[in-house]
Amino acid sequence: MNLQPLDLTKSLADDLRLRMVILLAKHGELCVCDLMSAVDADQPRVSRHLGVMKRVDLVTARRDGQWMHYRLHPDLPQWAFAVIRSLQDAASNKAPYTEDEGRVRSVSCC
Amino acid sequence: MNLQPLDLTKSLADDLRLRMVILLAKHGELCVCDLMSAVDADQPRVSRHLGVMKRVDLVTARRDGQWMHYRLHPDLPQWAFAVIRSLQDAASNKAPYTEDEGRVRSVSCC
DNA sequence: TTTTAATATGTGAAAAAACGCATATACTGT
DNA sequence: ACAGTATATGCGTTTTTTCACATATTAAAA
Repeated sequence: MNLQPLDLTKSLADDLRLRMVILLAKHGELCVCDLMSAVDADQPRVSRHLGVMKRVDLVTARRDGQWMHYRLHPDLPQWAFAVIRSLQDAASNKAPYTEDEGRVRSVSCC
Repeated sequence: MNLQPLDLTKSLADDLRLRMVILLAKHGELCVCDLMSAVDADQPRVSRHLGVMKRVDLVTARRDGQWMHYRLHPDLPQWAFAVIRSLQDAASNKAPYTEDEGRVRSVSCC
């Protein structure tokens, strides 16, 4: 695990990625199709952004048949978890994060 | 104060800005020339990045004669302070943050 | 083995961000 | 008023990031 502070801030500096990270922080593990419907974005866009976060070890992927399940990397340093938790707090009562929340579990695809 | 989560993450997603925020978090208030020498960047570059952070109310500026003193906005929401504190933790033993620290107070210009 | 579903990636275009340099502005001291 | 210092900004260029679309990959199912 070699996530640098700037790797984390850059990963979180995109609307879609920030929203997905907040969803992953809350739900633990989600597949690409869950994320697609939650953030209302097409599949290549979601995969691409997940790839960005995977490359810096912010998230990990687990294959389950034809589905890929993503979660925050379990070995993230404390400070990284702390950053994410604080952002999660901030998002708890704000758009578009609450809207994402409403869409995520209701339409679980797998 | 209307700083959104994405405003903060975007502000922190640049090497120079992240380093300056960490310096401001530690030192409370610094003038442009202090920051210039600490991060070893020319004046227009430093001013420009400070301007980016000022526009989203991440920092405030106070004029003191010909000098401008910047600090983190005192009315930042709790979660924003928490994010910054966590990044400060992460930076405490890493390059280039420790190097910045070594250059900041030793060459105070005002 | 062909088809279908889920996900990843190559590629060129578009958009956004950062840069470098010159110049403007604001203040101080003479 | 003038010169000097600190800081901000206009502007064209370069770099970085994101996007859209097509296609590749991988696994399940028929």
